[in-house]
Amino acid sequence: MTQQRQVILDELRKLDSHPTADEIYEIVRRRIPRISLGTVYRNLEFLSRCGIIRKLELSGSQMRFDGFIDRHNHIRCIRCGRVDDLPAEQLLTECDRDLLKETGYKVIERRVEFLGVCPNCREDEGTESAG
Amino acid sequence: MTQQRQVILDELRKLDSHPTADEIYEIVRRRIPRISLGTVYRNLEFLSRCGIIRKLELSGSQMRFDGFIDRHNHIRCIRCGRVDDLPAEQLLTECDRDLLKETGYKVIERRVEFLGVCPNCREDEGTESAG
DNA sequence: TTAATAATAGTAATTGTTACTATTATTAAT
DNA sequence: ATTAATAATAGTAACAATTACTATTATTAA
Repeated sequence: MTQQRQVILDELRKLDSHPTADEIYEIVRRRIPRISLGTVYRNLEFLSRCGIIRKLELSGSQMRFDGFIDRHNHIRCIRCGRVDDLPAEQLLTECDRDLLKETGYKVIERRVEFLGVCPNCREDEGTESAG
Repeated sequence: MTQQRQVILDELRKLDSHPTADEIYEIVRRRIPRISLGTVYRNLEFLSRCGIIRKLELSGSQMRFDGFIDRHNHIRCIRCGRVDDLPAEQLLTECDRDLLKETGYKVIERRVEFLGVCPNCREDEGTESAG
């Protein structure tokens, strides 16, 4: 745990927003002015690989990071791009009006993406090794 | 409808995959060798704004395009990045085994993102105009 | 057929991210 | 403390996907 890594983690954990790498960079720079953007990226990657933070690979062109690793869903503003938390149990069955009351968000769309291993790749896995 | 636009649409509709812009570019180039990548991007944007095709802004660094605009969900292979369709009704309540049977995909994760307008932006909307 | 408009090809610029490299910090053994 | 080995850093350059720019070409309307 270098000073840089610790400060990045500290600052991320202070936020309940879900900052992008450059937002974290700007915040951390107030404490470590000479830190480089590459260091921020490298440590965010490192911390998320360790399971200490979460990397949010949602839609949108930028990655976002979450200091809290408990499982919950997210809601993104289609105007400003801001991402907020939803309680974990807030799923597709809840109606928009409830969400509006609880989060202040007017829900426009719900996006679901499943991730898995496709038939081809599963075959490859079988061939290569027991991986 | 220019020739370029028509060919892009034709080729996209031939596919049940969800190609990226550069994949479409490579395919269309076989029919219009001098087409430029910018034209492909511009027309994909145009066609999706018209509601003729769908732009899939899922996770991952590249946009993908879908020639079929009926609402359905998608499943992405975490190894090769390929994106396939899921029947519209294939939702979070279905169990992994069913999905495996129907799609051949081994499901690893389900990602849900809500999109909406955040409280701040809703205030702004009120102030600006009736937009 | 000529002017006005729109779309194109090709290139350059932008943006988010990753890779590279010389330097600096950290650690472990003496 | 001193040294050698390792790891992380700052700063810069490279990269990839996308968008913007511009001169040229196609299309349309009169």
